[in-house]
Amino acid sequence: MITLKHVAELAGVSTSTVSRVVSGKDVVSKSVKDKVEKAIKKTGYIPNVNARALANKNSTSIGLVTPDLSLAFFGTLAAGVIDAADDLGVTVDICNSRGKDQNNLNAVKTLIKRGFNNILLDESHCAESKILELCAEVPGLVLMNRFIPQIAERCVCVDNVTGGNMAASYLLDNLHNNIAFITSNSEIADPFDRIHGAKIAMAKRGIDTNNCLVAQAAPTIDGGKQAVLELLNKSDEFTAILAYNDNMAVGAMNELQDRGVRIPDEISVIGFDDLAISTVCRPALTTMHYPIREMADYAVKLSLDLTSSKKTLGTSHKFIPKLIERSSVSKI
Amino acid sequence: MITLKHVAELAGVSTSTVSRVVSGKDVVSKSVKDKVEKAIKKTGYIPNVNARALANKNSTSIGLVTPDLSLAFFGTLAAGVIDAADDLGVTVDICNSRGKDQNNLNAVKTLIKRGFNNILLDESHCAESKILELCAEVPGLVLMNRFIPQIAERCVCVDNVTGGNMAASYLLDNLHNNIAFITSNSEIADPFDRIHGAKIAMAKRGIDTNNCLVAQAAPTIDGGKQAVLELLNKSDEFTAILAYNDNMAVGAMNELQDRGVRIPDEISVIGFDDLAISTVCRPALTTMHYPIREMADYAVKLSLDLTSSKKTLGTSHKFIPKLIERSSVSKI
DNA sequence: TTTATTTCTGCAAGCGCTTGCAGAAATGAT
DNA sequence: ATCATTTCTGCAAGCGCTTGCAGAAATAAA
Repeated sequence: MITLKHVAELAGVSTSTVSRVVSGKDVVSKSVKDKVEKAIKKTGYIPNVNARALANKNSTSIGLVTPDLSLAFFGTLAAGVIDAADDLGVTVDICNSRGKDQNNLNAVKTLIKRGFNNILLDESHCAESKILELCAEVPGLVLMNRFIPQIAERCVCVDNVTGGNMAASYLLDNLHNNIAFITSNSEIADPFDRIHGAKIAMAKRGIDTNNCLVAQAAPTIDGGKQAVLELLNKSDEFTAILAYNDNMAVGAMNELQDRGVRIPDEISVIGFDDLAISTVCRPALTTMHYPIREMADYAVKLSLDLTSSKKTLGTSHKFIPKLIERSSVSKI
Repeated sequence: MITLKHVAELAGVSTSTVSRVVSGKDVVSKSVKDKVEKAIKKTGYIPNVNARALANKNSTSIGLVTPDLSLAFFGTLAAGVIDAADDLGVTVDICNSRGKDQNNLNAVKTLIKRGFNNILLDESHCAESKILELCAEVPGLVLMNRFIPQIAERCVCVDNVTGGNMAASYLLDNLHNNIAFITSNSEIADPFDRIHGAKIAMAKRGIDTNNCLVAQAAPTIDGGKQAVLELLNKSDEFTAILAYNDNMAVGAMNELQDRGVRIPDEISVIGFDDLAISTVCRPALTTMHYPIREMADYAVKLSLDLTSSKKTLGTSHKFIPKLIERSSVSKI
């Protein structure tokens, strides 16, 4: 293994000088710099990341803590994070919390102890106070897919209210005034925000939003099936379903189709996320595109920015989802 | 940050002693060990990976190099690897090669330079010689989902021939003697092996396998659509399709259904992988379960085993897929 | 009890890189 | 030519952990 020392000897300078040339953090005279660079090229020297991390008291990796990579949503998120990090020459360590609530926080603590300064956390369930604590401890902690006002500039999330609004507006524009909601029973803000946004759109068109049909269930395919059943028991008047996410939407469609309901002729369905599943199901699902890739990219940059001396990323913002028209909503 | 030194002071011993109880590599008297362990617990000490890697000249993480995490197959694989590693107290660094061929190898090289001794590589396209080179260089390199005879004991893969055989046998058992194949156009062994296995089953029952209907395309949903179209152009006699994987199977089913073909009444379809999509599509897909989780688990242990002094994992073997009956094959 | 063994613990150097500090060299001002 | 500045380079300590070596303590043998 070629070290600084080898390069230094070849160039006839001290290791400090070589270090300075390599890191570029300090001024080195042109002539010496040239000598050193020549020696580096000749030896094929590559800095040892571990030694560097040790001396710098920080890691060159960023940590990603996510509930379950085997779910398409998080897999895509992880892929985005890795790619973005890769472009910046940093690697990413991923922790899977296997869905167990407490694990996410534990994973973060472990990363902290391992010297990670940059952590991307996707955690929707735990108390805000816990997250605020972590944020205070880790300057490079970025929260994904959740918004906490006190740390707005460190949250990378989607504008759920606007997303819900856009989805409902699309339904309304296509004359589906009787919208039923299938939503997640997770105790997080997202489902409420989306419905809230939808109701704003409805109210704007003079539709009463006080007696909306709403069914809650797990945010999964099965949950979608259950929820739609609940809906069916309550009423048979709705002509459109606004689902919390693609999985629930597909579950609902499957269940309806199994019962002979034609989609979108009799009932239209709109999802949220735009995962692969939405192109696979029949009819292909019209849904709100969740800009996961862009968000992953931003999150990586944000975290790195937070721990660098010169901040470049300024204002906080929420990402706006985008409507993807496919075939699950009947059009006028 | 809590270091060995803190623990040592609290326990009233030297850092060497603490190091020894932590690593377990040397004998420490019971009484001292207890003291130290108490101190460790009290302080919540966690070894600094960078320092450790530096001193040991190796890393405590294992690296996973995989084509694209946003694909369900690899996401599941990654989740399995992370969980298995987690159980053993090691973390995993993931590199995404974004499908670009050469990237996989580059990712491996980067990991090597960073001092990784344990690398899990999923690379189906590059030349065998390149992989053999890497294997020679990195003792803890394990190859996933690909078999190379010279390094059989370092390959973790599925028995594709048997898998293909089982799938075809199931079709045959249900009186589908006219089987058409939809296969991947990737230049890897898997598609051939699966068809080969299928033909063995057919031959065993006296069916001529020389004029089998085969259509190749990308191993994706779209590829499945294209392939089934090609099949339809060539013949209308087949009553069953054996697809290379679930994605192709679903693509084929969708396309057939769009053309009014009833599945499984008119044509039966069987897939391979058992990804989430196979339960989502309609009819739910009968498929060969790919034991990704078990394989991920084994791969992690194998890699660690390869770099440890005391080998425990002996014989090499291939994992056998398992038939999952759902509703896409009509039964007798 | 003394001596030979065995077992345990601490010392100190080293893994490769970074950086505050201070001395050397170069530049400018007088 | 002399002294004050500024610029550059090297020294050496330190990041946290490991480990060969040797001395101390405990055990066994005589």
